[in-house]
Amino acid sequence: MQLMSEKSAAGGGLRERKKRATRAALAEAAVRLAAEHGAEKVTVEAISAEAGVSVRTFFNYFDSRDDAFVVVDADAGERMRRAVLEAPADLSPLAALREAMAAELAEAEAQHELWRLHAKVLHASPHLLARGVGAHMAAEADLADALAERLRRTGDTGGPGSGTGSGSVTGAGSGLYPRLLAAVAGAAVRTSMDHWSAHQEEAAFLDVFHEVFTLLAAGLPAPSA
Amino acid sequence: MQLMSEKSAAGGGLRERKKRATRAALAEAAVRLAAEHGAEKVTVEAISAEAGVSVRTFFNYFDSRDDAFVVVDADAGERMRRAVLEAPADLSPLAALREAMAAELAEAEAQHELWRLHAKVLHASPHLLARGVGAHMAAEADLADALAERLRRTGDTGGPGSGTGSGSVTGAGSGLYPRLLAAVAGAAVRTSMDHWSAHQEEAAFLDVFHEVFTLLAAGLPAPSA
DNA sequence: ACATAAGTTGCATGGTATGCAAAGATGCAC
DNA sequence: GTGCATCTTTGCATACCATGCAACTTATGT
Repeated sequence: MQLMSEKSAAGGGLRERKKRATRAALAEAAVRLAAEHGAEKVTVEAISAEAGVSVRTFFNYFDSRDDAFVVVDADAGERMRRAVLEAPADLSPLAALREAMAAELAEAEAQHELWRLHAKVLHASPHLLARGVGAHMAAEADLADALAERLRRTGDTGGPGSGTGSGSVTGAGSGLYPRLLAAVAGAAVRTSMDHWSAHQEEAAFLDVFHEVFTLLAAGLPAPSA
Repeated sequence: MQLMSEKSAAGGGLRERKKRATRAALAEAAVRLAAEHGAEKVTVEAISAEAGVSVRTFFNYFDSRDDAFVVVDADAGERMRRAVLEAPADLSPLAALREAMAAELAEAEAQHELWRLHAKVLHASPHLLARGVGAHMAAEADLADALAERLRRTGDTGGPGSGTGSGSVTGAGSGLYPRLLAAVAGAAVRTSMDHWSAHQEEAAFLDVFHEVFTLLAAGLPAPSA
């Protein structure tokens, strides 16, 4: 029971494998069809046919048609959560988050082609892009919990107002700091991807990513002052 | 139905006023019905009936049913844009953004009751919350443009690598910095609202808001290290 | 008052989404 | 491998969402 929890790879039962395959097939069919004909022109019927299942089954896997375009990897959140918890203790919270996200992005690069198609589809229709952003929020909430846990382990809980030098209204234990961290890091990743996909030939993604987190750690200073 | 709001610069023509009134009536009906019966249980027919128009007219104002719950104030973005451009030159970009958003939030507090109902509705169903977040992205893009304009006026465009101390891959003029700023500030506002609505009795919203931006300006330091 | 532009409405149509019950796979014990 | 319990798939019925179109009603300018 302890060894079978390989991340997303072949799980134990045949049922689970089939379910994962079906879900993946539906998501992939959705993205490919959308990339070719435009997301608005792709019906649930077409997606289902391409994946070889019935329309009804599609809705057993996704709550709405748009979800098929948006949901990429369901357990990416769990991996990042672990990465944050297992990160070296001498990393700052922001740095731990950065490393976790960088690892996840590298993972996404594994399915190079699908990732690009996916980005193309989302970018093509703002409606879906918005939905995608929203989808990240659940993951951010999980990450915030993981960060809170990490803070509880690494340092003390401190008194309210202990560290920042300015009066802390809520105290670190109340959850504001981890949530802010997760939300801001998410925004940073989205900005990086956005900027990179717009200037793809000028800079490597990792360079943009690094610069963004450097700006964050410096407190977003005015560039020329 | 004949509520004529005087805030949004009551436009000259009768037509425009009627349109605004109808849109406001639809949005308000949607939020009130959703607050009472749950968003999922509110049909377009019910909203339209409450606002005194036909179902078909509803779809002349909103592209989808969910939009009626999400869209708050269409020209809030324009106001923030102006606020950023007209902010005192000695404010840091982050501070200018903070002031613009604070002013907008104060504006939202004007319709106290509706604002709370709105927050309640969005918070009750994650689906809408995600959509709401996505809706903010368009505004963020506009804000990023305004910030870029402000930076162009205030300072020089600088050479790449001029200000931050670390190599700037893209240069300030390429748009990464303003976009990051807008995205992060948006995330900060959302986090503030979230935290405040969860701990409403512990701290005033403005205190949370202030603390969040202080943390940002300090580079999100680890609270106890 | 008249012509024009703009907004509203009903109807028809097709896609989206859910509940339900029957049929088909799978897992497990024997 | 037989049989039973569980989960999954599927078709059908139903309701709601969303858009195009044409007819009708209401402002606006002269």
